[in-house]
Amino acid sequence: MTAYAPAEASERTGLSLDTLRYYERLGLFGPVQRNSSGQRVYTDHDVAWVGLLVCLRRAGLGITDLQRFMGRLRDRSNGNADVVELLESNRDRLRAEIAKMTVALDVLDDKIAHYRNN
Amino acid sequence: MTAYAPAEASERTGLSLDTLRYYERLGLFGPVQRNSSGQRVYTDHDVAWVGLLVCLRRAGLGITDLQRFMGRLRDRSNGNADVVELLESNRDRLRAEIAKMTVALDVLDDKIAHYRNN
DNA sequence: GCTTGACCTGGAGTGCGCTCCGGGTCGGAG
DNA sequence: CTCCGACCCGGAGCGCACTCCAGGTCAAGC
Repeated sequence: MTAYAPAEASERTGLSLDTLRYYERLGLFGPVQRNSSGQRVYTDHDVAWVGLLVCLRRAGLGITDLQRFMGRLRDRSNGNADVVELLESNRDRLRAEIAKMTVALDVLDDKIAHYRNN
Repeated sequence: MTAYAPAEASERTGLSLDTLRYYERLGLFGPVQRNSSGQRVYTDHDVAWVGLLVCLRRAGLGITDLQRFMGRLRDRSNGNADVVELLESNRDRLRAEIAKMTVALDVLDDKIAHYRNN
């Protein structure tokens, strides 16, 4: 359980200090522990979790989607089925998104070839 | 040179009527031809061009980047070198983005496996 | 000739996701 | 003791990319 100062957590997650606090305020993770003088101390669990959040954002989820996701994790009356389902549907969305971007990449390649020799 | 009514252009590009007009206003394409009563008539050239714009947006360019891109296309004092360079750098950016999303996909897969059997 | 529906305009409004701000606390260096 | 830099807070502000709106025109169908 390594501990990270805010600045290091920011560096490791790629999010700004403000954004980390913002996510925490919204309940997307944490609450983060504090040291004696009230400053946050992020654990590597926190950092890893934020990493997942970043992935989900990249998959196209909005902030409120993430909140819903956290809600499902907290209310496990159905076991993990709901969580798994939600993750899977977003994996599919991410796959679709990657596919679209790959098409865009091909288009760019075409355009580059076009402008290069005309 | 097939012609498309606004609704069809919208459907083909995946952009709303408002967004099509918005892009045109900003000079990202067009100006689009009009019929006798002032309504827009999109050509397939327009539609294809908007398709490229969508690809560039997907590659992470903002609207002002697209305007810059159009500027370079109009001012060809350097031949196409500038345009090609710009397209290439954005292709690289798109590649990097796809790579990140692929990592996110792997993370999601891991998480799914994790929640499925615990 | 009336209605309907698609489209027109310029400008205002919206939602999202941060990002910044002012004022404050704390611990360590000089 | 003073300064500095990192961090704290709640709340305001911002930039982007649309999106909506009011009020209007037009063509076609009944």
